[in-house]
Amino acid sequence: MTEQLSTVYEPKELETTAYKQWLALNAFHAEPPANPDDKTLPYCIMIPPPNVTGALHMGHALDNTLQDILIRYRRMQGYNTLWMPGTDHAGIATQTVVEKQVLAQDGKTRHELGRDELLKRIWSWKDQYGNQILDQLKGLGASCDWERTRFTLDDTCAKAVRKTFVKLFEDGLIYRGKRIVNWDPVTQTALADDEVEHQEVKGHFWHIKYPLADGSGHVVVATTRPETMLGDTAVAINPKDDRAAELVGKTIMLPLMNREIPIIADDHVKRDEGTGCLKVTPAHDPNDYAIGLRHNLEQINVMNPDASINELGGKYQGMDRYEARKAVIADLEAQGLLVKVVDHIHQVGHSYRSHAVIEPYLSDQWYVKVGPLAKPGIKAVEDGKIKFHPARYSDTYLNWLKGIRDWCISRQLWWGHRIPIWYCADCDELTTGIEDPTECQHCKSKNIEQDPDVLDTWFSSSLWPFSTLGWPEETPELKYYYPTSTLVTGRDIITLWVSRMVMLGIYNMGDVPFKDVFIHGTILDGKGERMSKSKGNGVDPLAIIDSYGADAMRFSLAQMTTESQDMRMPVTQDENGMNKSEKFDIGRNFCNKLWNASRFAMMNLENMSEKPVTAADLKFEDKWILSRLNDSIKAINVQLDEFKFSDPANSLYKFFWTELCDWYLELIKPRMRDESQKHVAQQVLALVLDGCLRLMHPFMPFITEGIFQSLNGLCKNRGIEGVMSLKSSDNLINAHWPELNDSLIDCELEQQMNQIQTVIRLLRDIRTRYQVAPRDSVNITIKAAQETANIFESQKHLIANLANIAEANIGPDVQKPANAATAVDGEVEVFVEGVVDVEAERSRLSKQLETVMKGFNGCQAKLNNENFVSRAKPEVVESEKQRLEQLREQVQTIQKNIDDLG
RNA sequence: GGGCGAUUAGCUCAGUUGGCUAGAGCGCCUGCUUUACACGCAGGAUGUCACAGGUUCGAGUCCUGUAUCGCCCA
Repeated sequence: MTEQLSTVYEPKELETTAYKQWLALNAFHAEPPANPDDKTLPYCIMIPPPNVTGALHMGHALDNTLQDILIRYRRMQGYNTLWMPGTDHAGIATQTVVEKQVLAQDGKTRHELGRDELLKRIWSWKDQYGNQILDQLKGLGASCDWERTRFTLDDTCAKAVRKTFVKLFEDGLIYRGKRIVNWDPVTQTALADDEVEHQEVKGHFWHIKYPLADGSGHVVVATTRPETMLGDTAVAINPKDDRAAELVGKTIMLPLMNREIPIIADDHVKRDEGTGCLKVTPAHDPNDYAIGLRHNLEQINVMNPDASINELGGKYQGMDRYEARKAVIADLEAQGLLVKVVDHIHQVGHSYRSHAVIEPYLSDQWYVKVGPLAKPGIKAVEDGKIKFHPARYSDTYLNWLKGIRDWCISRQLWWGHRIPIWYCADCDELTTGIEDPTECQHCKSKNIEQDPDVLDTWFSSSLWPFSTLGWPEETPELKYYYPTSTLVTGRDIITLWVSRMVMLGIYNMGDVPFKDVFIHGTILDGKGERMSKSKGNGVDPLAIIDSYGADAMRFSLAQMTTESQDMRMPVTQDENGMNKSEKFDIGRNFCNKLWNASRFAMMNLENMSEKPVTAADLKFEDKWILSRLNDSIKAINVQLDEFKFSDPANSLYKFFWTELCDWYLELIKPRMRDESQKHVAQQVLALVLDGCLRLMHPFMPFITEGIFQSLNGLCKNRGIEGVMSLKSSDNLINAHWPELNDSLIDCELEQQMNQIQTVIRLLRDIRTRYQVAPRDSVNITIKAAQETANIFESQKHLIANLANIAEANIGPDVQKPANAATAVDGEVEVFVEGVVDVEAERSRLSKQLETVMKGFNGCQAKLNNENFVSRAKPEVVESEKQRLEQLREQVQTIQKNIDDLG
């Protein structure tokens, strides 16, 4: 069967087969233990639900790859492992894209289409993209418990939303208020503070004369939004301003509107900023709103929800805000009231979904009083009940929660959880409840109507860690899996989402929603810019999977995930115009290496006997590779437990490629050709390959599963009696994680192997330099201290094999043969007979001598420095002394060899 | 304005608590159809660790400042 395997790894078929098998096994499904005595520990991750606005991009591929790595690792370790999948309805974003689509296809606005019809359209959008997203996740190998897939608008989640709203309302933590909100005039809804993105915009400061009503003069105000003057109801000045005594109490005749407004004194006005006089528009600016409250000013809202001027804006009614701005300026100028225009760069809020300029706007909205919820949320992180990785992100979280303001939760949208508040037309009271009411709770009137608005998407997302488990029902799942274990997400939603899950988790469940939060970097393009659909610099994970394979993509992503860095992914286009990135070469090459090394292994394992092997049978190189395997297991366990991804990926890469393939496989080739020696090498090879497959599986689940099953077909049980064994399993996904055997780690033996490798490299170097053909063997002499010489002597066959040596003369007192090329490493001298170019040798050895002398001189200078000897740690001084002696010896050896050249 | 991060080989990045001659992958140079792999093998070259000070016996690593870039918050 092994002959049929292609020499190049082709992922497609294998991926499809493996995923089908896992589904058939129900391997992703988790249930709480049926038996109460079952003490198996849970490990649970809630997927950050991708929003159904569109397909997934590389950022999601990264996020979910990392989650799957953790999940598969814990599953193999024997945890009862649940990865809960699902999607988010993303109110504004999704409604906006569907509205755009409706307008383009039908030429209708949402109001023309109607609420029910629009919702129908959004649901069908959701079905399409929701499914596409789930398929993408499956494509990258996600081992989610699909049976439990949730959607933030489904019935289970809706119950949690309703229960939470009613509970907060009854606890007095939800209220309705008329406030200045962040208004998005395009989607025509309020936004929360953290849904507003500030961008630098080139604007102007318009300086405008405001005449005093008594005709005694004027003041000058400056504004970046002149159209808001239509709603001015005062001019404010700092009470300490020299002009205050004279001006306060007088009135202004507001230009264009001919409205008499007072001049007031307020500390908020900064004396040295602008003109020192502030026009006050309580209905269109948050600061002015506060001033208005302090001075009982009238709030005149001059705008419609689409940011056009309304009937209170006089003759400007009907104009868009920017049209009105132009008209206002033109009229002021005509009246000689425009003093000057100054260029001004300032930060302007934009909607994070529609990107429209936010208008501070006075309206009735629902709020959550966040203070009482934030306090325990802060404590949970300060006390270490929740840990951020890397730790610095707890600052982001804490800064946000410590400065938090009340959360506006109502959205003037149709796509979302409708606010469960009914207004009574007869008594004006409010009714809420778990069930939809049919009458007013207060006056029993049937004349009630539900609030037309919906809740902020993040309201339902904040319940995700427990709504998905069936809360408010006390389900077995909820009891067993909550609090969940780990949250994996990007730093952009620490405030929007993470903080709110913590607050609502503690509020509803009395406990934190997760213990560890791993924050990964952002994927950027080659120029360091964030990938986005509008820029066209995005890389589609499916395109990557298509050309590299899912395992290659996953390994590459994990390998890029270091603690501090965002990930640059230079993008190139292939012949079909598809975005690609050479970043994934490393994963593809590694998969190919794994594939071919496994082919080699399996060719050599055919018809092998199951006769047990024991410790006494093991050769030097067998012990070495088992030692290195256990080094790797040790390192990878620690690294994964600490949420490191790049480190274990590199550990695997290094062990598999540069140790197993480059050395061990080459070392055992002669044994594999010898029937009498074959058996032990086969057993060790099968064991080590199996160990690798298990360790690699979380990173590269498909290819490892495929190879594992083929390996099962050749030898059912892998292990060395009394040394190391791996529990058999039909499928890798359910196989046991390799158990560390510390006693197999042998530092001394690894050191000996290092010396052998060094000698082989020196020999190969000489062969290359003198262009000795690979098939031509050479005679060599190795001069080394007795102890080292003994090692070389006992493992002579390994050196002979890998450097193609005929005769080797080894010892502490051996003589350099005539016409021999020389290489020196430490105290070891290697001579290759019959190939020498005296001048080349001299020049090379001199160069080496120079380098070594540099080290020697540096080392000597250090030791001659009294301060170093007296102040550095004794062990550092000691090792430096040893090093000096080694360098001295090496200098002498090289010098001697140069002298020998004559 | 406040906070965080980055700056190391041609490119993309590692570099734990300060301590041997600063590493990896890709790329580059030389050789190789060596019976697993050319998505490969063997060998090789490549650094003013952004800049300027400071602490220290010793700084890529710690401190201060400067420059450039990025992100978050107001």
